[in-house]
Amino acid sequence: MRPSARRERAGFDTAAQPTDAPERKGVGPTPGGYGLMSVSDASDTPDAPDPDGRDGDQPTGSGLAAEKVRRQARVDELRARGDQPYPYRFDRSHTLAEVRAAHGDIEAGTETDAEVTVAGRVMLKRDTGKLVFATIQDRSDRIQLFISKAVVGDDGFVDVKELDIGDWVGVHGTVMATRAGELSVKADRVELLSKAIRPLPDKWHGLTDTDTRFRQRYADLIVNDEARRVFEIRHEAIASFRRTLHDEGFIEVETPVLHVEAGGAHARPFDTHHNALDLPLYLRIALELHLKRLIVGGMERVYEIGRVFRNEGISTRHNPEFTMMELYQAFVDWQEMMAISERLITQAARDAIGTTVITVRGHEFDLAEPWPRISMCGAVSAALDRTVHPSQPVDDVRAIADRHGAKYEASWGSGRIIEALFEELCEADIVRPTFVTGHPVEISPLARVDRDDPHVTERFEIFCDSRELGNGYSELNDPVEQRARFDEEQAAKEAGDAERGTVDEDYLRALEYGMPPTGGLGIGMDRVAMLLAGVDSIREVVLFPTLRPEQF
RNA sequence: GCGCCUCUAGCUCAACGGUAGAGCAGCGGGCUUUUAACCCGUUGGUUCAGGGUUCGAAACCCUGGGGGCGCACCA
Repeated sequence: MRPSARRERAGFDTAAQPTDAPERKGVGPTPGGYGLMSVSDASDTPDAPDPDGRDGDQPTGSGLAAEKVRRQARVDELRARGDQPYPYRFDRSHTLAEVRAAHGDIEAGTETDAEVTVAGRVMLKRDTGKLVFATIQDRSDRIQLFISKAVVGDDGFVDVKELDIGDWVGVHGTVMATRAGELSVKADRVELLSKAIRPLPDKWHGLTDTDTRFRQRYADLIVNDEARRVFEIRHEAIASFRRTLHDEGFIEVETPVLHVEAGGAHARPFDTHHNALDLPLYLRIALELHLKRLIVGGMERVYEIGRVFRNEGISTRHNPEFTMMELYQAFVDWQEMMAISERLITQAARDAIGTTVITVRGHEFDLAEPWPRISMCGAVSAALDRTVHPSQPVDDVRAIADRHGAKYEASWGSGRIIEALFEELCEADIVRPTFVTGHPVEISPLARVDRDDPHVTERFEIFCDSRELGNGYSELNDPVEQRARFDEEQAAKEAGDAERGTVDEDYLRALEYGMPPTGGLGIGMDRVAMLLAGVDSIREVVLFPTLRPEQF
């Protein structure tokens, strides 16, 4: 299944992009450009008469409004003569990739007896008089239609001429290759499957305006090959995670999105409310605490891939809702969590992009090689050329932070300031996937204390390209110590730190039943997709990123 | 929230402060092997909005809006 998806894509690329125009390479942020959004508000209203009558008042002319009127008139014309411009179904025999796979090697200028029934959207149309070439696109590929007046008949040919770019068509015909060698379907019947009332963006340049691309993702997906490629990679990566976890004996579960306490991470939650219960609720900011309850319940290996919500800033790395994978495994510690992190992401790369060799900021590396491990305190100490450790008095650590431009707040202890120093001094330099280990206890309320150093935890974060990809640790399973950690969180929250946690009594009760030694891991799937697709903005891997609402 | 950049036809982009243009799409015509087909003709604009400077503003200034990037935030 997966390998064939890759081949389809390869076939697609050669068919659709004989040349690689530079404009098409960058799906990434494109400077300049402005979309149709606010320019054409009036005519942009979906269907129906416009409030200000622009659509209806200008049936001649040739703006967007007139174009829609013209195409709608075609719909009416078809209905008037008894044809269905929006038929209910169409049974195809082959996807376009299947046609190419079966017949891609036929010689130029030859025709076959192979009958196929295919369907797709008209992307290009070349009318040479009594012969029309149209390029149609389905999910798998593009292929050329060879439509001769002599074959489809006079009436059928008129309908072909009336086709607009953007229309969906179903085609029956035989497979051939033109004199130029282009694999084609020689149509003997062309059926309209859905009339497009709105014209497609530029057939060559596609859509580049990021605003329009994200708001009208459907249009982006139609015309930008790169957008489709990215979401295929995302899909393959997530599917790969599920396969790996299934093969390793993990059970996929679903836990509540609506939480009474927003725990498991430090982040501001979205507030909501349940009417019947008259209950304030939060959208979850992490999956952690429910999944660990299931470990208490004896499920041993569980994972969830789900949406979490954080009411914080939006950036190239942050979307308010994003997809997290968290897994918990009984009887193992953080070392196994690092090992499975490497396995999951390396396999995802194989499945999604067919290689484990990745280039980030000009550096090429192989995900299959062991990922470097650096301790947080060690990295900061190395950067400063002096030892820094959470056991040091907070005044000393503050002085260091002051000298090196790391910002902190009065309530922070040495551990949290060291983290700020790490972010300030070290984070930007991490290119290849790296385990940053040994986070101070202060910033790790759910992680177990390091067996060799009581000031830090058995915790790691995965960094790559200066972005955090994941986070894992040996899970704290001592209910008494967990309560003490929660108490500290609560105290910090009451002291004014809105992102700190509260005491989750039910979770503590669960721990009191006994949680086995457990390793836990969370990985941001959006960022994995970014890494594998090689894009710089999370909006490129989220189909419908959060934006201010458009004014219609 | 702050700073910088940006917004021109359906799409992609031009226009020293001096008549708002091109390509594509559309429309009319021609063409039975095209490849972003081609050739001839042609329609289409509240230059994001509002204000100001100027004889004259798409351009300069101010305010507002959308978007992008960076910072802050994001353990």
